[in-house]
Amino acid sequence: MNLSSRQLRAFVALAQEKHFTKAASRCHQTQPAFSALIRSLEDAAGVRLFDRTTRRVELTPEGRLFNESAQRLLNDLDAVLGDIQDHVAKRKGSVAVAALPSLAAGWLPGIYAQFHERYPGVELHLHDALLMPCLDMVRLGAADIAVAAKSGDMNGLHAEPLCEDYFYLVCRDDHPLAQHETVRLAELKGNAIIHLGKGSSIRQSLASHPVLSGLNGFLEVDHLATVTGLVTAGLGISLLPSMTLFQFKHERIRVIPLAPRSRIKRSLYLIRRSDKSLSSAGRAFYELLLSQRGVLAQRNDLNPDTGTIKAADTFPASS
Amino acid sequence: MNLSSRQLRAFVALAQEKHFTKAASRCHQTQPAFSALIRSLEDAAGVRLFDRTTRRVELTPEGRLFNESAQRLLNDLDAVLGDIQDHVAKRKGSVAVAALPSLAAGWLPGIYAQFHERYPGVELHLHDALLMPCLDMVRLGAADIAVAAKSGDMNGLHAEPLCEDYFYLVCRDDHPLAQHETVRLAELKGNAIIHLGKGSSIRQSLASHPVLSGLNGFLEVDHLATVTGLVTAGLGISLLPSMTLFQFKHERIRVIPLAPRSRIKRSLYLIRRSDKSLSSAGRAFYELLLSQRGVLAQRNDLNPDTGTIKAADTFPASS
DNA sequence: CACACTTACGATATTCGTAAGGATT
DNA sequence: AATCCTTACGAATATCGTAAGTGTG
Repeated sequence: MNLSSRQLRAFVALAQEKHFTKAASRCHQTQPAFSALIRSLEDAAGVRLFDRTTRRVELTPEGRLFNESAQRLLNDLDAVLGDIQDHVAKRKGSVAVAALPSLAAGWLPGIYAQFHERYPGVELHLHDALLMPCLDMVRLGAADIAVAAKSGDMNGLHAEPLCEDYFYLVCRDDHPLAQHETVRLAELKGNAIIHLGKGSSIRQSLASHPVLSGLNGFLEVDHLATVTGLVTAGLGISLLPSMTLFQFKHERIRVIPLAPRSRIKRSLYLIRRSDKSLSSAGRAFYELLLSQRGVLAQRNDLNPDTGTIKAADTFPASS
Repeated sequence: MNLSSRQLRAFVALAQEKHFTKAASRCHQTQPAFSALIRSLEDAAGVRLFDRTTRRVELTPEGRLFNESAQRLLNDLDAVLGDIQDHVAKRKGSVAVAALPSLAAGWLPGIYAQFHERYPGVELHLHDALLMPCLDMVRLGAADIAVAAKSGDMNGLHAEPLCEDYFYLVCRDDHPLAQHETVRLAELKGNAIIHLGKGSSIRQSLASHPVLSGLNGFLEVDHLATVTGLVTAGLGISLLPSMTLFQFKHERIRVIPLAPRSRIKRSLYLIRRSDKSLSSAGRAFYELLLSQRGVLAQRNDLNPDTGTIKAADTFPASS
């Protein structure tokens, strides 16, 4: 047995109007078609739902019974469908993003603001986590999207290249290298390097460079803010990707590009599950991030003409 | 926008099976037809509800959203339709009958028992009321059916003849007429007649007979049981229709048919509103009553061969 | 290569709108 | 005579099942 929402709507219209012609036009149908629709409903129900003489249309007892529920059924259906439409139109929904701490603090907030202005009804959940937790959250469904680097095991994940994040030397203004326009890795020998923890994707990007493994690395911290403090205090230098440099806006800190031959970079990706599609809101966020790809590429490219780069130049907090 | 229950059922089946071919066969369809059905649902919703590779079928985020409600919507629909089917099949429902007190007490209870045995799920409401209230209850919708006589104003009512109810003389065994086989109205002259109230249909049937208006009628009571008492006490005689005679099973009371030329009767009808149809249960009750028409006609016909009728012979209480 | 969903396509069933019919006031 | 629901009927639409196509493990 089948029953369509149009039949329900026709029933409700007729129960209210008590007039085939009026109810038919309310349903944008001709009266005979409408009449047939009501009859098909009655056939499906197995009872006459309306008593009709040419002068009066009235509900039968069974019709009254049906009438008590029909409106509610229709409202329920409309509510469910409306809810889905809201999600499709991104008036509702939620997106959970997992991002590396460096991105979660500096670059993403601006994107979030943009997204929230465009889709104020969509809830945003931002998790800042190290690389592996980021990927695991996506795998487990705790996050829809990750903005992170790749790890060895990318099983079940789809990684869309987002940008290349080039590393810079960060040192205090009284450091011997502070006045250089560019710096070669070899010149760093003998300096105390301040490292992030081994779970950090920044650290992992550096680890792959054999040249650096020989450097003194007795300082290892978890947060970029600490690196800022340590560098300002003159305790060492650090190598950090451009997207973290917003943290180093300090008058005594200098940010210096690496020489072309010495360039280090980390690749950042938009990561999602390969077997599950994103929600409408998730897809919108994903595409908003992707649309930033060009902007990011331009910002992060090393420009040989730039000379010494001040932190403020790279990523103004007011995006 | 339209949406059919079959689409809902297909969605639920696929969400559970996660397999087009299996879900299709569960819906008694071929797989391509089922596939098209799902697609039509997705088109209606405006979103893809399932992620399908050739190897896996999974709900999309919007599909999961829909899934939370689809089963409920379907259950609601089935409940409503099932309820109507129950009413059509007379497993549920209610019938309100208004009947003249004489019928409500004597004849109807047996009919009620029959109906209740046949349709135990249907509630029965019996109102005993005088003629006019009976008709008004039907007019107002407080009763579906009335078993009563006609009144002057039968507007908006349909009256189906049910039976003719012939009057009998009721007197005590020591009354001069007690030994007669039949009685002529003229023979009643000079006797004290015990009347029912003016609202009674019995009284109204008698009132139309000019012969009786000359009789002494100083005793007027409301209930038949009182008539029984008065007659037994030797305070008078009464004229009552056969369907009330079950009340006069007393060793000292005699029930005597009226002579053919003196016959008085009241006509009883099944009465319903002419502009509203009966519910399934109501119709069933109506037809059960109609089916009694033959039986009643036989019972109530005056049989000239019967001679003096004892009350016990006419309507045994144990029906 | 076997399984599983989609596409293609002709046949069937439904639904629609126009026009005529019938009933009621 | 006017109103209003039903019936009749040809046209448009939708749905179905069979068969071929495509993609994945």
